[in-house]
Amino acid sequence: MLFWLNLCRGSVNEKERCLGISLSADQKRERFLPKISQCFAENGFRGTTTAKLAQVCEVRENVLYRIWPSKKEMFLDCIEHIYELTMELWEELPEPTDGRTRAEMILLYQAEDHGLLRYYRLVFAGLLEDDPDIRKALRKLYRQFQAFITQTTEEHRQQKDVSETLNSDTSAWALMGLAAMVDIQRELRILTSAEREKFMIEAGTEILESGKR
Amino acid sequence: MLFWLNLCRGSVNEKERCLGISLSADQKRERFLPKISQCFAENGFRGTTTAKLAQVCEVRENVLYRIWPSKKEMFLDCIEHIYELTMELWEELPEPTDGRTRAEMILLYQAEDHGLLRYYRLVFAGLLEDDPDIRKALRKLYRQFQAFITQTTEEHRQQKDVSETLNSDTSAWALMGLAAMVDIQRELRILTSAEREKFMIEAGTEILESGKR
DNA sequence: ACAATCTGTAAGTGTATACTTACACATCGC
DNA sequence: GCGATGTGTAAGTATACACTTACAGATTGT
Repeated sequence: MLFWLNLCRGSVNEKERCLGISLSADQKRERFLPKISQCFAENGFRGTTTAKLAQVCEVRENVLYRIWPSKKEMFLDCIEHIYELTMELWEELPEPTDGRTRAEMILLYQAEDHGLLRYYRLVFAGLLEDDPDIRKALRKLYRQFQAFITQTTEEHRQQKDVSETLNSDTSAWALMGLAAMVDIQRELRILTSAEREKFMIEAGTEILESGKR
Repeated sequence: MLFWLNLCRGSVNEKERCLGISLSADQKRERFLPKISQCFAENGFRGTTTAKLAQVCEVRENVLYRIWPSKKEMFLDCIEHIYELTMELWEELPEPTDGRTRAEMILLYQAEDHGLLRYYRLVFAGLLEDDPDIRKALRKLYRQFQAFITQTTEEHRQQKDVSETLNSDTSAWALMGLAAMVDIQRELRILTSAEREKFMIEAGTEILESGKR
């Protein structure tokens, strides 16, 4: 690895170049993906231009095209990325206290306002593209989330000793529906943050503990 | 009103023209809106081209532009249109039988597969456009639906004599969340039609009758 | 040493598309 | 009758954008 001098004509990557750091394709992918995901989430699929993507990644477009063959492939990778990111964040949530369960912590977290949330837009954008590959990726995403939430629901019920009327599978889908509704409410600024949180915890608890009668 | 002869060079509107029928702007609006709404629902906002819209309306693009100043205005009108259409259809549902309530009829209807359903895509498409006018129209749409469902829920509860833990306002939002989830499931073909129906009726009943303990 | 390769910049290209203009003919008000 | 208006067709225009190509300098393997 050598240091070298070049003109560094205002290149945003000059630091890297001048330090002689050269990243592998995989490393770049990993570095670009969060930025690209964010961009897709902000602007949707069609609304995101490759020029914009290059800009947020601080490279030229063709650099991105050396990593992914098309904008669609970038998008597909982003769908996987938000799954991993979401799971990481859910796992990093503080340990449940006050007799709360993990399921309740997640519910509350999803009702809050934080940066992760606009990622739902990526999903909606994907739904609007009638593309089989995108469909497939989204199907996988939903199935994964649903499986995780089903499990979390079961844990909640064991912990709270709830006799169920809705099986946890059905409940998981219902909870995901609530989450989607909260996303829409937040996006449209229909309810206040506090109202959304109240909605989520009330309706969510009802679903989680359905059958506790 | 006269009959006249012209070349009628393959014009799709020749019938009308040759019959001397000339529609007012409002009449055309009314006639075009369902077709335009359908088109937006199929292809999203960005995915719908004005050329395509003109084609499904069987006119040229500039005819549409004489009615609406822009594609966005067409879209805004479509949002209102789907509200009216949905309400009409809900009102036309058969009278509830077997001790069923109107609320349950609507729930079941929403879980089925019918032409109206892809209209949810119009909403998702709107959410992805960061446009204040579109936001406003969607906010109004959701508020109207929510008000109607709140009322229907109250009727259900009176009829069934349910003591509530979730107030009907909260329940209405939750039910809309379920409906959104069913739309996504249908779109991604995650569950079968029967499974979706089962989900909707089970989770929906749980919400409707929350508190019946 | 040097050909092949990699990484970056810069400048395209071809196409799609929202919206416009030109124009021919029919109708309407007077 | 005739100018103003309305309704249709057809052919633009200007722009945005996904993706490509050209090329310069550095690195690498042998």
